[in-house]
Amino acid sequence: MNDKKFYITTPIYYPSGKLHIGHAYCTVATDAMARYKRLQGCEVMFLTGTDEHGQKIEDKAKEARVTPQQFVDEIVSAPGGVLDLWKLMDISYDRFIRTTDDYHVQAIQKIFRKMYDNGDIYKGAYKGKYCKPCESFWTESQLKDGKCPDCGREVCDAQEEAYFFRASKYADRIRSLLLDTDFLEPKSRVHEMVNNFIDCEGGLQDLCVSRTSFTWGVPVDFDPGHVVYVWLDALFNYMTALGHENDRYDDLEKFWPADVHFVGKEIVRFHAIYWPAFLMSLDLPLPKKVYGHGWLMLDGGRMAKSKGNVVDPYMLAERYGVDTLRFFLLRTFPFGSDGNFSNELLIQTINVDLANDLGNLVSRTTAMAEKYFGGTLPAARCEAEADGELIALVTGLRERYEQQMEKFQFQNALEEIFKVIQRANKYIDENAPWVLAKDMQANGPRLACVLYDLLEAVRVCTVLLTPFMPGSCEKIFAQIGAEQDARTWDSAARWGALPAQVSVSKGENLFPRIDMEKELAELEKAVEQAKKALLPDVEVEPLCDAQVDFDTFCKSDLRAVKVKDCQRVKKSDKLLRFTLEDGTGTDRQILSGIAKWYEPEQLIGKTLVAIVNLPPRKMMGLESCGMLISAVHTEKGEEKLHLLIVDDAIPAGAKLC
RNA sequence: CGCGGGGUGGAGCAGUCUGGUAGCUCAUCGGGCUCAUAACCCGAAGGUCGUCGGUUCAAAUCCGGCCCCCGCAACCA
Repeated sequence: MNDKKFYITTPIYYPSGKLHIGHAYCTVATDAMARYKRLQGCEVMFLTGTDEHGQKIEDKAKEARVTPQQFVDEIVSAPGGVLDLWKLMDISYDRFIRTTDDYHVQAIQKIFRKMYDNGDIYKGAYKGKYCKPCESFWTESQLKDGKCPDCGREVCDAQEEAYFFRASKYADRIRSLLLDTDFLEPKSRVHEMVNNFIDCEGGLQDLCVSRTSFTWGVPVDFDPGHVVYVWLDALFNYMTALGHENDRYDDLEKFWPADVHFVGKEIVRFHAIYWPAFLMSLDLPLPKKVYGHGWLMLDGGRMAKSKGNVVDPYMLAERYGVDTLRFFLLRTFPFGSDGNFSNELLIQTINVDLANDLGNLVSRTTAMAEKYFGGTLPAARCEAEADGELIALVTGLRERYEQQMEKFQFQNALEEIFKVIQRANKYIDENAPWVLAKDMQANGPRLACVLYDLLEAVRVCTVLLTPFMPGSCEKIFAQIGAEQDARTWDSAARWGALPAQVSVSKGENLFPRIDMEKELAELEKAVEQAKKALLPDVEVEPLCDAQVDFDTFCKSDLRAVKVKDCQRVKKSDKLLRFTLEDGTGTDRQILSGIAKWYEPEQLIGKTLVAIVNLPPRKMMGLESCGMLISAVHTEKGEEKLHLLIVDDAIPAGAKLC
């Protein structure tokens, strides 16, 4: 019925750390759109991926003592990584691009060279404020009190050789693209772009498109030492993933130009100004639309790792179900503007829309069909005039929904569906099936009609909900006896797609209600745990500034000791009592507060290190003569301890110096 | 005067482009129902739409001043 093509993309995310709910939001929206288009019969290409180059990744990798490639591989492919998250969230992408993929890297080199050859990329000097210790360039406006914002030290004027893209050449065409077409939406973003970057003082500036300060990027093949600026590298993913300047894929003809790029508002600038400019430079067709969606805010402010307030989509999806989370994100927030995320809102949406309205409607309808007709409706039905209102509302739903979906107004599209669901719940009250059921002889056909109408209403709503909640809709279809032909886009505008003698089965509770108070408390706990997971892996006490003179140090008599016996101290959960051989021939007793980390048995026979000339001290009524030496550190905020266990070849009493 | 977004019943939002009875969800109160996931249905209370002024027969909506909140601010993904 529809042989149209539809190409939609998410941004490629920057894997410098775990993805948060904001990334999931954008990806779920894109997925819903892709599924919607497939439902309509379009041939869809849905692309997502990761943007893996750049200084930040290089730094992070260094910090983690791995190569940049290992670092991004871990974040992308490891359990709980990007691929895993999209799998969990039921994201139906057709292709996943990583900017470190060979074909992409080579394509970028070709693209860079072409732009250099046609004169749009030229060599110049990048001037800025340079902080020597940090080895970083800053702009005037980034400085804090005229000093380096990172370390607070003095900066100096400096310049380095760099390649620039002649963005200025395209300023007029871009302005017209933004102001005179609906290339960029929502419209509110247009003025921001034009005023800030094109009609600002000095006009649209040329963009520096290479770096020499780090190496983790696509090398400029004709000028060693330079790597391609990440945005030039990243933006072209939308085309290289289709086979532009490479042989890996061959769908460029078919799918380019893209129908829409969904992007967060923070990167609208790159997509609405530089991306079309790059394409103009190469005389390539522009994407049809860039849509800048809003952010999910937390407590009225932006989510940020530095604020420690990022919300973990993995945790939420596992806790509440993937479809529930997907639904919540698109139902609650207008796609074009910012929204305030809160756990309370999440639970409320689940309870009201999914449990009370939709879940309960399916539940009561199927329950009655089973109760009154044993699960299969009779063909004989008696319609009533009053049914017309419900039927009209249902059959007109697809069009109202489509209007909103075409504008990416997911919130409104879902609103339309839920108006119908609420009307269906009301329809039950109006017709009181339980009253009809009291005289099946007289009212059987009428009752059958009421239930059939309800099933039809549910069916149409479910078809249109499929892009949002694929898994749950599958289950609803099964419960209401909808076969394939009753699940199509076509059938969503047609009344009566269910067979006359439809069989239903009341199944599991699709969307259980959540106890708000209890849940909020538990969530808080879970968030605490998640915060803990963000704590540094390993922490050690800072080195001691105060010096100790040699003579004082030498007074500490450290000796190798052998464990003859080791037992728990009764009534103490911390202490272990050691009987040690220290070379004197007399047993030495030391008490040590390490029961949390060691079982006594496992230590017997080991060779340890102890300081033996500490004054004896009583603990729990037992005398301790010395102290065993351990190494301590914290992991994820948790204290860890390791006894210094040394080579058994060392005899008892050997002095450490 | 850097740029942009926002300020609407207790909470969260829609409506503003294309002036004309202020709408939705939740919470509150009252009622109905018992098929259903203590869910569903009906009704009520609650807003001078940030503020001051202007245009108009008529302003949440158009124009101007002011106050408050948030985001962005060019080589940072």
